[in-house]
Amino acid sequence: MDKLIRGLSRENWIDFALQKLSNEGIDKVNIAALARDLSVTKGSFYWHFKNRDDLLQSMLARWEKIGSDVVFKEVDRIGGDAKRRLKHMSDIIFKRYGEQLKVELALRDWGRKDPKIWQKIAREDERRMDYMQRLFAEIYDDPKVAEAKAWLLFSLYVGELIIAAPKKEQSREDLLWACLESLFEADTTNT
Amino acid sequence: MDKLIRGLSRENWIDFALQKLSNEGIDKVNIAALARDLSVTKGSFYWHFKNRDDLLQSMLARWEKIGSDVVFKEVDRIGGDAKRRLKHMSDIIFKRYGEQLKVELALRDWGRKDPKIWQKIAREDERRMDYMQRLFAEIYDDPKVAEAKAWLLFSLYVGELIIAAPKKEQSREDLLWACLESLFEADTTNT
DNA sequence: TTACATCAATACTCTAGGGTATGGTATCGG
DNA sequence: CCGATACCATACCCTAGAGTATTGATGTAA
Repeated sequence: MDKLIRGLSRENWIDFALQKLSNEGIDKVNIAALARDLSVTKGSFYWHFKNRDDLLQSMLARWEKIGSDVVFKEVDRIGGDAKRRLKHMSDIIFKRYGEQLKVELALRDWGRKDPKIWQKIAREDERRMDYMQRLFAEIYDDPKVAEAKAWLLFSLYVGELIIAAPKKEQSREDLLWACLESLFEADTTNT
Repeated sequence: MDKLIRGLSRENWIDFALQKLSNEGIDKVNIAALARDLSVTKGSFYWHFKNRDDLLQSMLARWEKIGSDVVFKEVDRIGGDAKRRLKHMSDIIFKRYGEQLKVELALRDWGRKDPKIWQKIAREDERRMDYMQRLFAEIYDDPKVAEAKAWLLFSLYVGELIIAAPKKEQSREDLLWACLESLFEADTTNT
């Protein structure tokens, strides 16, 4: 009744492909290379997947399934007030800079050419925005301000990967810290 | 003594390639497609360029040459205090969302696999950061705070392209506005 | 042990796209 | 008018990588 363990499973392929995506980028996620690194041939791949797009879709689905809940759970577990939790969350995000975040970029790059994909990513992003906005709402009464703060924080996460400029006045960690502080020290007025 | 005008020039190719990059993405920047759309054959391309990488390098050089000065000049031309100029700058940046910004992403995607390229982009980003930081320095005495603000603003520009989440509380323009306001209403203390 | 299902190897095809080699034609200085 | 140069067409080659077809081995169920 149990799933067989001999050979590779579809899930094995997806996991490995995601891992490769985060390490070497999307162009290294090709059937031949994956098969070689898994010590099998393409014949195996096409047993488990219809085609390459099938794999990519599955990777996206896996990404959706895992989602950001692990981060949220971890943040909630530690607890504390909103400010503390947001800082803790940022800490988690930036710690895993380079592994998970490359997947994010690749997915978005993919989504930019495919509205269907973009839509799925949007749903996930919305969950993230909701979570952050909810936390900021504990600090700022105006939901519009809370949304703006959440958006800024989200942008900050993204900027780390995109902006190439070196930091001058302070180190990367210090700069992040200063940016975070900057998000907390505004008042609640708007316009 | 003048340059000939018959046929295409190297610059024509670069311009067209950049234009295509912003419209259809990097994978549409291939020799065959470019030649077809320019109503010539690959023979023409390989007259002007050594290879595809030569073209890409030239596009990057062109990007560097044009730089952000046009934006800075325009912002300085309007003038006003730092806050007003930063807002005006943001207005310019977001207005051209979708045309120029796709080039930015493609370049950075390229740079992520090539440190040499990343370095060039970093220099340009540094100029941008300097400009913004200088403006923020007119508002915040602490240079670390000014740097953080500049970084946040830069991230905000980037986030627009990367984040897929739909805006809920307010429209895109309103959200941007709120984010900007949020950057101006903090105090000057840090830590 | 028969029969089916699972997983993978082998050996192909096909296409897109980069790149080369060479020859042709228009234009310009002398 | 004549060579030289600039520009481009034509006709190729080559490789990477997606995809298919067939066969084989091994496990599981009856």
